[in-house]
Amino acid sequence: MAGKKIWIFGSLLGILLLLLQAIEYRVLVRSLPIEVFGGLVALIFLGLGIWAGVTWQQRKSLSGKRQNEKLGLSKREIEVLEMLAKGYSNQQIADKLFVSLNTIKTHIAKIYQKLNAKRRTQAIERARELAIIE
Amino acid sequence: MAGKKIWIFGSLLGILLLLLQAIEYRVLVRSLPIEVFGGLVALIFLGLGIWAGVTWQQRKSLSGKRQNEKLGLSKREIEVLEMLAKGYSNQQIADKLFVSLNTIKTHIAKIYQKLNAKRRTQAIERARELAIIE
DNA sequence: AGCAAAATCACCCGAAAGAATGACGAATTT
DNA sequence: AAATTCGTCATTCTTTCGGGTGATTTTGCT
Repeated sequence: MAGKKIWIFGSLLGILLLLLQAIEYRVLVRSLPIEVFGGLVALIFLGLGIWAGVTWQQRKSLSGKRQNEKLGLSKREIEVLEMLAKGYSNQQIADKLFVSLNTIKTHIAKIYQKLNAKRRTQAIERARELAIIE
Repeated sequence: MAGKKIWIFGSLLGILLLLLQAIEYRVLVRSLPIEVFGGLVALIFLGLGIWAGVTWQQRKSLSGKRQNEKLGLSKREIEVLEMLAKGYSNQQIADKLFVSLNTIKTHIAKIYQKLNAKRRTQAIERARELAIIE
């Protein structure tokens, strides 16, 4: 998980250094107007920055999907969790899974413990953050 | 809503032009090493780019918010809806918005009507589908 | 100024959700 | 074989939600 972040920022720094060197080279050779060169560099970094920003945003949701096991959520619990997020009531979930209402309540109670939530909406929110659902 | 986009891109273009001018100025005056200046410009644009990228990504979800009026959700209702999705209880929402619990209940009841939901989790799900939130 | 929509609050009541336990059999792991 | 995890179900009690209704005050628009 953390390795990727390091990799990305490492590449960024590397590219930056390379470009700095190129700038130096540019100064030595002097065949393009410096304004044009500066503008190009600026545009390149603008694009690079946009790419980095987009990537970083998307990374948010992808990271953490493997932590399901660490949180200790069982398959059944995740199943219930998903139905929770779909807006089903406890009774509806119980009916769809062919178990009793009390069983669903127990599952949900455990989900709350593991997700550290007090309400179903909070559990859904946490599960989303952790990319367990959606 | 649309005004913001224009504003943002306008500022971006303005800053870009300013920096290009600064580069030109830099060439005329020459008191800093050009590599340092280039690096600074690169960093500024990198940051700018990241910011733009992040903003743009977030803008994705904001689009489609114009259908709110069609559903007839008021600003306040959307506000409450968002806090609902964050997992807050009615009482917590009331406290954060400095209004009474009953007021929040009324808002939520209207949200249910408009979103055609029977539970808060269902309202959240619907709102997500309609891209009203998130 | 005047109307319509939005925002505010209240009260009642029933339904749903949640907390806290305990229990038990099946499957897995140690 | 013993321990652990998972899935199942129950009971009791408390809290939160949600429906229904009505009312007052802001606010926005014409």
